[in-house]
Amino acid sequence: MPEPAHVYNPAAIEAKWQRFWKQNKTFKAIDCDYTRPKLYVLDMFPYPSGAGLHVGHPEGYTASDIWCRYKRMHGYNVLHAMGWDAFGLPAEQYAVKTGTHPAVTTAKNVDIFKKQLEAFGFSFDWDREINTTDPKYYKWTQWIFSQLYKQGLAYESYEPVNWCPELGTVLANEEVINGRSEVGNYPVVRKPVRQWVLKITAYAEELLAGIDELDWPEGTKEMQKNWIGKSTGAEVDFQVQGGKDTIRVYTTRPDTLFGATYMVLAPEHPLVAKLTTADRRAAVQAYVNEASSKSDLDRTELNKDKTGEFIGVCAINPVNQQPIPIWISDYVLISYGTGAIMAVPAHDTRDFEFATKFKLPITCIMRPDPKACAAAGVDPEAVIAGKACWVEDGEMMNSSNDEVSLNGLRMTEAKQRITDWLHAKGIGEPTVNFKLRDWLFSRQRYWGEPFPLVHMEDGTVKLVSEEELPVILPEMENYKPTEDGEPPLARAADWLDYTDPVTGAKGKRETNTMPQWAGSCWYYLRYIDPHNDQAGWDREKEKYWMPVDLYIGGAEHAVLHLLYSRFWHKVLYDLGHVTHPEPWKRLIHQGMILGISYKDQRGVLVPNDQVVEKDKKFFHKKTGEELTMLPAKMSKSLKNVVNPDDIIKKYGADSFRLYEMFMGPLEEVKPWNTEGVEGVCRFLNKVWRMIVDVDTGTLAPEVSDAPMSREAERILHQTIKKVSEDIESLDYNTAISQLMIFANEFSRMPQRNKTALETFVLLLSPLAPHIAEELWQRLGHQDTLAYHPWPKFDPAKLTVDEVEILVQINGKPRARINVPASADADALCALALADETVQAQIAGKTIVKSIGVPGRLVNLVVK
RNA sequence: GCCCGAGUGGUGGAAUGGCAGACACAACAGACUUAAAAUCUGUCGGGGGAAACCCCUUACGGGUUCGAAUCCCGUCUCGGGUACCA
Repeated sequence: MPEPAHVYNPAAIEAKWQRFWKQNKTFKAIDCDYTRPKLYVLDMFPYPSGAGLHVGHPEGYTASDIWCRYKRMHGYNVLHAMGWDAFGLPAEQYAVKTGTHPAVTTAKNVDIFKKQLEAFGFSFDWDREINTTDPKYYKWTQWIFSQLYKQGLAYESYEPVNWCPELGTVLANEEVINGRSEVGNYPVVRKPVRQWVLKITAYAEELLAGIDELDWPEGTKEMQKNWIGKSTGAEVDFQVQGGKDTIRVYTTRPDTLFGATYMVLAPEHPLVAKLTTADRRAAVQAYVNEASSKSDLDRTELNKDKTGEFIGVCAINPVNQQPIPIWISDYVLISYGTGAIMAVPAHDTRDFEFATKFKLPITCIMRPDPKACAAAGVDPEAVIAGKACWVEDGEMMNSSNDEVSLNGLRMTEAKQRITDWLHAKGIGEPTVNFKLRDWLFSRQRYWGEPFPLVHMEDGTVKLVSEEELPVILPEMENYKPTEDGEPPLARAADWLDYTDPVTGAKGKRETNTMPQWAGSCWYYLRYIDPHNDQAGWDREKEKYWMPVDLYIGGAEHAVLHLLYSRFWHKVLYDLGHVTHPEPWKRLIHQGMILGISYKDQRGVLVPNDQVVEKDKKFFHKKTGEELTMLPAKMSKSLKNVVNPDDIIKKYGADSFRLYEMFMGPLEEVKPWNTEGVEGVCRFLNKVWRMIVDVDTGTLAPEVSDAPMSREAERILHQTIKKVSEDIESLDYNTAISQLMIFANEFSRMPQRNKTALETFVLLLSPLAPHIAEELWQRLGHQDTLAYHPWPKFDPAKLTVDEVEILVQINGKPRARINVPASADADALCALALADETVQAQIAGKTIVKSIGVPGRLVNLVVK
């Protein structure tokens, strides 16, 4: 028998409705429409890589799309757009290898990405599409840089980079493995290079203060706070013994000054070379050299085992005139504080480890609180004897000189008193410090925004005028750095030469380019007014649309992108270019989608094309070893990347969307399982057959105008309630479960109320929009349902007369009884006690306590 | 190392202080079919019992509570970030 003519056919209806939405500009966002509330929903825009879209991209985009469609049905004017974060390393590396201009590669990839995204039926306003590599876009990236520059927030500095002499290029941290290049395994050195740096630290206080206002995941807020890392403490000067030099240290614990028994400098500290004695020079120099080849991360990673060298001289502890040895060690970073610390091993874990290893003296100056000590499992006597470390509060001891005594004080008062004393003596100051470092904003690469800067012949740096923007990236044939390590743009002979249009003064253009962060720092402002060539954005439109109401993107951006962008926004706010101090009100992270992978007994991951299946077990194709399945990050090398095109082709975009949302909570990491797509596809088929007669294509004969049973009404209203609440809180997985329950129930009914089915279609529409539009039309409606009012439930239809509740005895389930739904706690207990099973259970025992929870349970505590 | 997050059936998950396993996937059995696919119906955490039913079970170890997957403390494992991947 041939298949019926009118079965669910996603390919046909998805193409039909995508065409309809496009032709009718259904999702056009109207600027400054004050008749409707606005809603700005933002996705993190993708880097259009050559590999095309993977299944991770559509997850966040589907989530935001559902939210947009749902809110349109509530009367919102929604701004939802897409664009391309298209500067970046891969296109440049490809250019170096093949000579293909990155712009060509990028255009091709954008094309592929756009076609792929369109197949999902996302309700983007495609008229607002943007591309960070478009000179019409990066003109304004350069313009924003100019504003920062004019504020004195950009400066030149020599900063260390990963320089690979063999490859003649600067490498990203991830391209360096154990001090060697990932490609070719050549040695990599840390070499200072002239860079542009943005003074994000000037905004540290504001960036920190703003976090509290945000409706963001708490963990992300926490990470940003820790990244900014504000601490209060003091800077203290130590004299070098027998010399004129002073070493300034930063400490958060000035109260422990009397316990400082040695001092540590970062290996890069400027005084190291000067102070080191002749007999220690060789060892110290070797240590400095070794440290210089490691990144900060490498250093701290190896920090379990502390290393260091004594430089041969001592400093004088200013509170007690004790000489204390000066060491250098990796665990002190030059980039934080003053690059030097006083070490108090009795009250700092790192110092304690170091002192123990190198047998340095440990002096306890604080008696721990016995209670806190016991809770932490630390022996107070061991702390006092210098055999254990105590970092919490306590009572100061051994801390006095002729002028000041901290003995008997608590940490807070002790900090205050010693800081006052240091200040009075002129050897210390209360200091606020931030972990946050200024932002290294230049790259020695071709494929990025050129800086609007010129190095003039007289040695000054000139910011090119606004009229001269954009500074266009020149065409080139060679994308490699020059032989002497200059950025690729140093090869752009004609482009380099600059003549001031007014004065005729000559200079050379800046050859560094901006990092990829630049374009993504402000793209949400460009969607507001993407075609404006007079300004980055129109003031009134900005005022109308901003701030972004909901921003969805990966947790991997929790600190860097989200912090850099907030920084730019705050500068723009201070200059009056934007009207809100924060760009994004609410933020949600979608969890990563993992692929299926396999590992052997040693735990080594095996590429999927090396795996064969036999009777639900997996074996290595070559060795025959049995493998275990596990979820792992999708990657080309593991051959476990799932291509969305294949899934859409087989099941349709609605099934794809539904599956990704049904997998689990939006924010969780979830493994992809293609079999799961079949489940939701089956559900959509069932929905189709519930409404459409697959032989004729008209409505199914069961669809009727007859009134619903009370039970059918209850299911309908429960579904409206659950789906509305769950979409509102972005719990899409449970909203879908409820829709499945509705379809299971209604499909079984010989009479299916048409109004109930229409309501169901509306509820389904944000999640699976194509099939919903099609069914809506077949149910007799002319227009799109995209702006149809969202259904409301009637609480009266949800009630039941009787509920079954649990009776527990001493917390164990013992009986189930039916009670009126309205019964209160006392009535419940009375009903429970009247039950035969319960009476048998409590016979001969005394009721100590009875707890009744209406609609839930009764718990009887008996003896 | 440091910061952040997560651990529940064979699998994805539900339940965020009140009957653990909703809704699905996979598996098994049955109906329909010449047969298969599709569809429909049923079973489906582990152990014990003929059965009524009982015991155990939310990574591990403690604690708070009448009651804990849920709250607190500790441990382990996995994932994200760590400033030039984006």
